[in-house]
Amino acid sequence: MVYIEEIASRVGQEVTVRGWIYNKRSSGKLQFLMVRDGTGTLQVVVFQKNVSAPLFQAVDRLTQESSVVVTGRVRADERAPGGYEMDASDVQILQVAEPYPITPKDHGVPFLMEHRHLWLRSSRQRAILRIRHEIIKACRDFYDSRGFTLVDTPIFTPAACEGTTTLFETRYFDDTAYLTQSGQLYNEATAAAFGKSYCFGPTFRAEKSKTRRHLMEFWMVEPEVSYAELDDIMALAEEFISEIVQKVVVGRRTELATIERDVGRLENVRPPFPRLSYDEAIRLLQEKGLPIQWGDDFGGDEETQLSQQFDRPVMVHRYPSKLKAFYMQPDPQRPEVALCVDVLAPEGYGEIIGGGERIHGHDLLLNRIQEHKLPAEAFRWYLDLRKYGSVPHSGFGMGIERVVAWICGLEHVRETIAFPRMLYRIYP
RNA sequence: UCCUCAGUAGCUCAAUUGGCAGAGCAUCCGGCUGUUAACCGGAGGGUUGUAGGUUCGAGUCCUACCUGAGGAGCCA
Repeated sequence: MVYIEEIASRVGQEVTVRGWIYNKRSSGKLQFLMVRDGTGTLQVVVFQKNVSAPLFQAVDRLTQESSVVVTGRVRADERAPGGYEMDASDVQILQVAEPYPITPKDHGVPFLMEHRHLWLRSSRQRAILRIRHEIIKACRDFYDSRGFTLVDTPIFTPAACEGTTTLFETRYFDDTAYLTQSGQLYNEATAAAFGKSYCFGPTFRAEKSKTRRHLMEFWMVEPEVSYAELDDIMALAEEFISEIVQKVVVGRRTELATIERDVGRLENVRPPFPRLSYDEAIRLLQEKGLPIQWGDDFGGDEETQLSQQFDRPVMVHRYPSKLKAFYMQPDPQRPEVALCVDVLAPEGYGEIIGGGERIHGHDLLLNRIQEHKLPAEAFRWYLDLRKYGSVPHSGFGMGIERVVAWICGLEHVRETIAFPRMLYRIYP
């Protein structure tokens, strides 16, 4: 029993491969089965003279995605896709598949999304999800090797973390609970316990956003570092993104080739990243002729314009406080701006990281909670963190799906996760 | 919530000025001893998203609704 990925080392041997029929071609007394097993694709040649007549008939009736166990001798052959093929001596048929909806021809997005559970079998979707896996592994390795402790935060939460955003509401026995939109507040508690911590899990936003960058359920990795200030966290973000990209470029070259990603553009992604203050960004956009004023937030056009000025991610820091969450530390030099940073991915992929320094003074934080009309009782524990050995601390969150979309060069984040939850689509 | 666009065979799409509902792929049957999204011949497959309206006649024009896609706002 072997996997197709190791077939090159089995030339001359008789082996058995288990998989599914990806495609089939025949020429009279000769049939070519393209067998896929998840690790690769292998051309299996069935000669009429090498198998029994009933078996040859049965093989002739195999449909796309039928499950088979094939046994035969492995041979190198230039005519075979991939350079190797198997001369079948036996084909065991587990199931003849019903007519498969996804044919080797073109399909539209709505149809493919309706069959997402089957679409995952295509080589393109498998390549993307393998890259996603590599990215997630790189995130874990990055923090694990730097002394961070993974401390996951709850999915059921008692109240809004940031008030402004729409939350998914759910019953929690006799109470109301909300699905988390960020682990950050809890991370601040764990960072005070561990010094450096991170969480990695799903987050939920009930916003009626219907664009190529939005999912209702997405995964976020969020590091939090005690005693870190804005510059520290910007350096961390820069190193973090660079390492992820380089690990994919080195470790997933085959998959990047499958999806025809321009790897050259990824190889540029190394420190230092350009740093731009919000003030400088506004000036740059105004020079480009965009009608934006100091105090406005960036929309899609602005983010695209900014990111297209650079060949690597750009870090925009010190936004006006009123554009940012209540917990952002004001800049002591200019209290109207916050010590925060957004990282915009190149090629128009938009914001992939948002973060900054958190307010560590108790009274200022209490004022902000009141100004934002947040339920103070729900934040009692959060204020406690400012009573018992409060220190400056910073962190950020990175949206995995947007990073996957950027690294893979995809049109839409829906292909970056196996089963995307989108506005008006929760099937399959 | 708002704006734009699109719904015709299982899928991808045609159908001229409003005048017979079509093709390729998939499926089924037949042919081919090296196929490369194989090819060749044949067959089955339709409430043209739904409901109204205009007209001698509507896939085509009008109205409403449904579904989907792209975008805005908001966000990672």
